[in-house]
Amino acid sequence: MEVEKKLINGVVKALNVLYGAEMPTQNIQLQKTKKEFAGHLTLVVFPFLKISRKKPEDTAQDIGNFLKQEMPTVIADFNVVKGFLNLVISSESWTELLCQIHQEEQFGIQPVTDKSPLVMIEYSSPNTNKPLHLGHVRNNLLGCALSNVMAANGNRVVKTNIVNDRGIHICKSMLAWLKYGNGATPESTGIKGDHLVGDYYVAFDKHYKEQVNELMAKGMSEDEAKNEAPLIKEAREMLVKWEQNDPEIRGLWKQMNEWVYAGFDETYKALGVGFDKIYYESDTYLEGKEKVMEGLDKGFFFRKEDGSVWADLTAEGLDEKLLLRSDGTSVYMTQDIGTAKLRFNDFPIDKMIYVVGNEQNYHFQVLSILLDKLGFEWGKSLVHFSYGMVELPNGKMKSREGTVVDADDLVAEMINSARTMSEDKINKLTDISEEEAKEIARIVGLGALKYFILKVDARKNMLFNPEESIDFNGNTGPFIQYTYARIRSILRKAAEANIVVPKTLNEPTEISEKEISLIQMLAEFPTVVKQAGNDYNPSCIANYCYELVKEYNQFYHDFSILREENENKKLFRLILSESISNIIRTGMGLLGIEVPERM
RNA sequence: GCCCCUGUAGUUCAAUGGAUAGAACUACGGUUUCCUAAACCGCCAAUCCGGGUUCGAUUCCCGGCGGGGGUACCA
Repeated sequence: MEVEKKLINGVVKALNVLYGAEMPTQNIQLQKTKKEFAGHLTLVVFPFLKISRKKPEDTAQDIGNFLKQEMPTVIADFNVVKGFLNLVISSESWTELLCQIHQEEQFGIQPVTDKSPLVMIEYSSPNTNKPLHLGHVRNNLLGCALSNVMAANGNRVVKTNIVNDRGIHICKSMLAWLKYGNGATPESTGIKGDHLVGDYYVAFDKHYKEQVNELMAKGMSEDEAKNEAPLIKEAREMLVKWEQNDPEIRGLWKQMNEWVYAGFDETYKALGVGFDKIYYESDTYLEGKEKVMEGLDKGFFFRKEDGSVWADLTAEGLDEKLLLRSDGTSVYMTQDIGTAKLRFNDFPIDKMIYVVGNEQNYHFQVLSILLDKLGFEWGKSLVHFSYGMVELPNGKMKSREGTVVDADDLVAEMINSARTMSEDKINKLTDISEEEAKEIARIVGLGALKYFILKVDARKNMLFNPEESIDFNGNTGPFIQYTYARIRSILRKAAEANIVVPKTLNEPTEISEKEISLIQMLAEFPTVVKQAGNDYNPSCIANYCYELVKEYNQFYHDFSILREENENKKLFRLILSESISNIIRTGMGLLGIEVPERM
């Protein structure tokens, strides 16, 4: 960081002195030198040709000479290849940089104060009629990681969840439970609450389909049969009763939702995600109606003959959008408006981020415009963090076809295979307790899952391959965790030998190109964190951690650390190792992935 | 039909408009007197097609083709 800053300032000065031109620092491209060339940092001089009025080679040569004269302690040497000025940075500069990084408590993390911008991040947002599945897992992991990243970039973050706890889908589960449940409870059956409720949702669908088929056999059209089946009619009646506050229905509703929440809490806990504030749709949908009526009064919206309320967005290049049905009930959009109102009352939100799948891109485009019209300051700038679908090796995940992957099953399976795969290795650690072995399996299994999902660019559809994710080789979570554990092992051994890793290095030492390359990578960490925040994309942090670990493994293979005889060099390598392990821990921590001290 | 996203080795993923497009998995071949071999090294292999912008394009723009999603009383 420091090195780069010095160089950029140097280049500005060079351009000024040599060509008498002012160049803003953003226009100066300093990049890592490619492996095939000598040097550490490369200046691209093409953008300066207009002001230098010389050939690329000559311009690069001029600047190189100037820099070397200007800062002889930093620039050891340089070479010119076409329009690229490759700078060789002195060993002392690198060592100094490493010590700076090593001394910083929270390298790459921006402090947060009371005055920092307040960012609210909504994620998870489940329905209460069925358990969480793989799609929710991606949502939760992204939401959690993004929250960490935004906080690391100096924002006050409020994590929020909007629970879709009312509507026809809940009534379906309730109805099926009444009809076929025989009073089953999570306690009486031993089934996790969300799964129990989900089972009745499935039961409803099964019986409903049977009824539809019967009606069709009697000569009804499919659409008609779907509308006329007794079960769906009953469910609708139930929804009306719910809206009318029927005490019996409300009681059952409350009861079943409690079961589901208890189940969700377990899943959230297992995944390691959480929220600062939870909103429930049953509290927000009426607020939404109110807000829509307010907009209608102010003339932002209009009413059609059948009584339905609409927003005309044709001026914005979109269609007309329904806000209230003709029977006065609310739709999805209405509820989101209501939730926005409550949130704004509760928090002085500067920026709102919704973590929601990309099938709802259009919805959020519309929501942004509507909120803006209704006077929410953050409406226009709301961010829809839109992510792609998760597919499986054997095809797509479709709930109708029964190919959904349940979140709880998935987590349990990952932890199981982590245990199996590491069994013989864990036996190597003779002093390990059963408890610790279990904990390691949990960390590794979850790490595998999280890393595999988070390393992919969020907006792309992805393929989740459980076997590949838990591989201990390759670009995987376990591989990074394993390398971390090995570094920690070395540091433990050093401590046992009474070697204290110093804060800084007193005497200079010679360092190799591999070591420089590692220091250089460490120095990039803050930039990576910033990028993740600017692009709302945690994946670059994952890939950064992997690159760092790979580089370290090569170094580890080629050089000894504890057996190094030169005392000063040994200390240098320990400082380097400790810094690397710290950054791996921080980086993985931003992704919500734990790293084990040993495995 | 219209709108949005997407297209990179056999496969899964990378690459602020920069040098010979990187990894990983798989296949094959090597490396253990070595701090955790759960490591390391080697080898084969790709930018969907056609234009444009420029010193330079996987990246930006236009036109095709392929994949995914949305498209108003589902959430």
